[in-house]
Amino acid sequence: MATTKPETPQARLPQELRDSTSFLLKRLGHAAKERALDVFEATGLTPYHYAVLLALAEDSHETQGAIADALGYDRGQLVGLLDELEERGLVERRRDPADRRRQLVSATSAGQKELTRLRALTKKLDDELFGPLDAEQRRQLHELLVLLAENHMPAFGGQKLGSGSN
Amino acid sequence: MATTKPETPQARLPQELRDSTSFLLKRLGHAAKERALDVFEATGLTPYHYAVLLALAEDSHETQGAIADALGYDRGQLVGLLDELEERGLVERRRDPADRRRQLVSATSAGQKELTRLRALTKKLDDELFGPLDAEQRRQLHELLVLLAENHMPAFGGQKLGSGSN
DNA sequence: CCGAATTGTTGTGATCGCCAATCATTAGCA
DNA sequence: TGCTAATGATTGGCGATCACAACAATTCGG
Repeated sequence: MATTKPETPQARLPQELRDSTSFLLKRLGHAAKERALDVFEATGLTPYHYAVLLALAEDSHETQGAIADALGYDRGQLVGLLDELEERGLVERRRDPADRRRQLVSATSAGQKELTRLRALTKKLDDELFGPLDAEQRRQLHELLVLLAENHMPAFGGQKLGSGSN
Repeated sequence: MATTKPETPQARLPQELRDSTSFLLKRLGHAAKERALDVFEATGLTPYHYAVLLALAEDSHETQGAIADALGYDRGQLVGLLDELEERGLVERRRDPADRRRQLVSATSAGQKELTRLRALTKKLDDELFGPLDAEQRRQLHELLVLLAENHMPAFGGQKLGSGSN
């Protein structure tokens, strides 16, 4: 039929890019992040708040510095996050009596309740994201990413690397 | 001097986060992107320029809209990228005589030469990033990411999902 | 021939991460 | 005890990134 179809061929990604694993990793990571931000928006929180609540759930009464280091956040950035969480009554800050420079942060019961809600939300997001994969494939992917994380993510488990931003 | 810190043992990522595949995907994607930007900096270009040159290498004389759609870039964003590429003599823009609204973009010979340099750079980056994986694992990872891309990246597989923008 | 749609361009605003400066507090040391 | 340095939290600003809206030029349809 159409001997000439000059337009709207496809908007197809260059083959070399779809053959690039790193490109896919970057794009998919970004897409996942965007999607998460989108979905979290309805809660008035962000995945960053979620991570903070998670950190507190596992190791309560952490100092802000410890939380920031554990999550790889900037300390200044964390202040704002905690402000917002505190405003909503999800966390509490109180001065460490032993060292009054420090603030001991802990999740309130409301914060723990909120955390379970965010967990459910995250689970839905994951199911959507990894829907195309079966259980075995998901396990494989996780395993592979862990290998990369151990070598490239300072805060993960293994040693570090050239670190990052000078 | 330093009496050493009895603490700071951790700064350890919450277990729940390291168990989260989506978290790893997001973090690693971001790290890869940052690293790529860092390394590309020495060339005066960015991975975005690289992608544009790649698109031109596979399908020359594309219109700006076609390039933007193929790469998933904003058209306004592409204008700046092409300006910079043109300044360096790596691409050329000329009006389509058949439709003078359009600009036909093509890579110059200098652009093609630069592209081979950027390819080598990218290869080094990939080797660094995926160094922890053997060939079989890399293949696996790529395969899994392709599955995800087909379902979540509009410009990838072709099937599914409206492009979104008009 | 006039209005709608398309193409490229420009400008703006929101967001994010990073880094420096500041303040309160503690620790080190003579 | 006092003085100085280091640490933790907080604030603010800077720069990069990116999406979106407004705009001009051109083409297309009736």
